[in-house]
Amino acid sequence: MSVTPKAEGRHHHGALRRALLDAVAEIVLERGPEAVTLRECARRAGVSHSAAAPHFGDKRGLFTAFAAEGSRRLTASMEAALAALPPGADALARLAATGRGYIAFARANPAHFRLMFRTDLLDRTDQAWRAEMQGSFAVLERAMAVLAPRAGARDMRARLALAWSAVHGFCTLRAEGAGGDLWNPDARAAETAEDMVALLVSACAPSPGEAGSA
Amino acid sequence: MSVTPKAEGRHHHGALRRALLDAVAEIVLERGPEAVTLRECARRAGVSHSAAAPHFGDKRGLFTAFAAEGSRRLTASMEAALAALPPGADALARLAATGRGYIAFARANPAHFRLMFRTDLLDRTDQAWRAEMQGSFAVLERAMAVLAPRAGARDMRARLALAWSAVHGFCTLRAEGAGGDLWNPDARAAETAEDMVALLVSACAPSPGEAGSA
DNA sequence: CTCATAAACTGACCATCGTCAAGTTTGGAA
DNA sequence: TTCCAAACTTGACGATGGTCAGTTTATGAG
Repeated sequence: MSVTPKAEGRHHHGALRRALLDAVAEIVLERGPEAVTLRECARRAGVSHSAAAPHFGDKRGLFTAFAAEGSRRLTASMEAALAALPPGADALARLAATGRGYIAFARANPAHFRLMFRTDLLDRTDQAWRAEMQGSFAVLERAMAVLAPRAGARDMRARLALAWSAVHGFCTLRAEGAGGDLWNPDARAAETAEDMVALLVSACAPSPGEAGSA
Repeated sequence: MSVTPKAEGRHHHGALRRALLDAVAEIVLERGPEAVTLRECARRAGVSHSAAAPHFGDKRGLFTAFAAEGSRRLTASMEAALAALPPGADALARLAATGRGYIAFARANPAHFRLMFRTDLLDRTDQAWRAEMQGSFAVLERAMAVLAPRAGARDMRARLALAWSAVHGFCTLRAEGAGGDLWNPDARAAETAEDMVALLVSACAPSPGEAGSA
C-alpha cells in the first residue's frame, strides 16, 4: 500500500528507487519472498519492467539494496533500544536492550528481515551491503564485549553465538510462521520474547566463577 | 552427484521420486534454494521436463515433499542423539542431546534445512508434511516437558522459545553463511555449538527457586 | 530563451521457467 | 494373450529476467 506509483503522464517517476523498494516489501508481506518479481515491482510503481535496471542493475541488485536497507534499520533499532535505557544501565541491561531492539526490528520490518538473510538472493560482494551488515554485527559484538571483557575467546564466541542465535532464531521462526500457536497471538509473542530475553541475558552473564567485573 | 539418472533407452525411470529429491538437494548445495528448477531437476534425473508432475504435482509439491523428508530426518537425528545417551541420563542431558541432534541434522542436511522452513515455498495444507513437522516439534516439546514439569505455562513457553530459537538460529545463521568467520572453520563451529548448548541448557534449567525435581 | 548533454524510461527480443493437454510406452492384472 | 492404469514424453502457452537500441525528460551552460 505504501508504494507510490508514477504520476499519470509524467515520464520521470522522481522517487523510483524508493517506490521499488517499497514494492518489494509489499509483495513479501502479501505473498512471500518467492513471489517478488522485477516486473511486479515495476507494475506497482507504475513504470515499465526494465525501469529498475538503471537503479539496481538486476534483480539481485534490488534484493541486495533492500537487504542493505534492512541492515541499516536493524542497526538503528538496536541503537534506539540502547539509547532508551536509563543513564546508568549496566552491561546486562544493555545486552537485553540490544536483543529487544533486534526483535523489535524484525517485528516492525518482517519483509526486510525475511529477505536480508537469504544469502542466495544477494550479491555478497556488494560493498554497501557489506558495510551495513558489519555495522549491525558491530552492535551485537559491542553488546557482548561490554558484558564479559575478561572472558576467553572461546567462551566469548559461545556467548555471542547463543545471544545472536537465540534472538535471530526467535525472529526467524516467528517471521516464517513456524512455531505454530507458540507465539501467534501478538500479545503472547511480546510476552514470550520478553521472558526469553531475560532468560537469555542470565545465561550470558558472567558465570559465578569470574568476578562480576565492570 | 548422488542423483541417479534414468538408464539409457528405458522409458520408466524406476526411482524417479528419489532421484528428483536428490536433485533438489544437489542444486541447493551447488547454487542455493533459489536456483532449484523443476526442469533442472528433471535434467539431472535424465527425464523430460514435466516428468515430475505424476509424482509431486507441481513445484510446490516437490518442495513440500522435500521438506517433509527433512522433518523426518530431523526427528530421527534428535531421537538418535537421545538414544545414544547413557541409561540414567537426567533431564538436562536429554535436553542437551536433543539440541545436539537438531544441530547435527542441520549440519548433515544443509539443503533440507535451508528449504524446510521457507514457508512461502511449501504447501502448508499438505497432510504428510504437517504430520512430519508435528513429529519433530513433539520431540522438542518432550525435551522441555521432562525438564520443568511444574513450571507455569508462561515460563514453559519462554524456555521452549529460548531453546528452540537458539538452536534453530544457530543452524540458520550457519547454513546461510551469515556470522562470517564466527563459526566458519568446521572444528571451531563444532566447539562453539557444544559450548553454546551447554550455556543454553543451564539457562533452561529450573531456576534456583523451584526445587530441582525429577 | 535555446540548446546540448546526461539521466530516466520504453519497447522489443531471447532464453528459460512452470503448467497444461494431449500422446506414447510400460508393467501388471485378468 | 488382452487390456488398463500409471509412468513418462512431447509440444505449446503465458510469464519472467536480462539486454539493448531508441525515445523522452530534466538539467545546466550559453
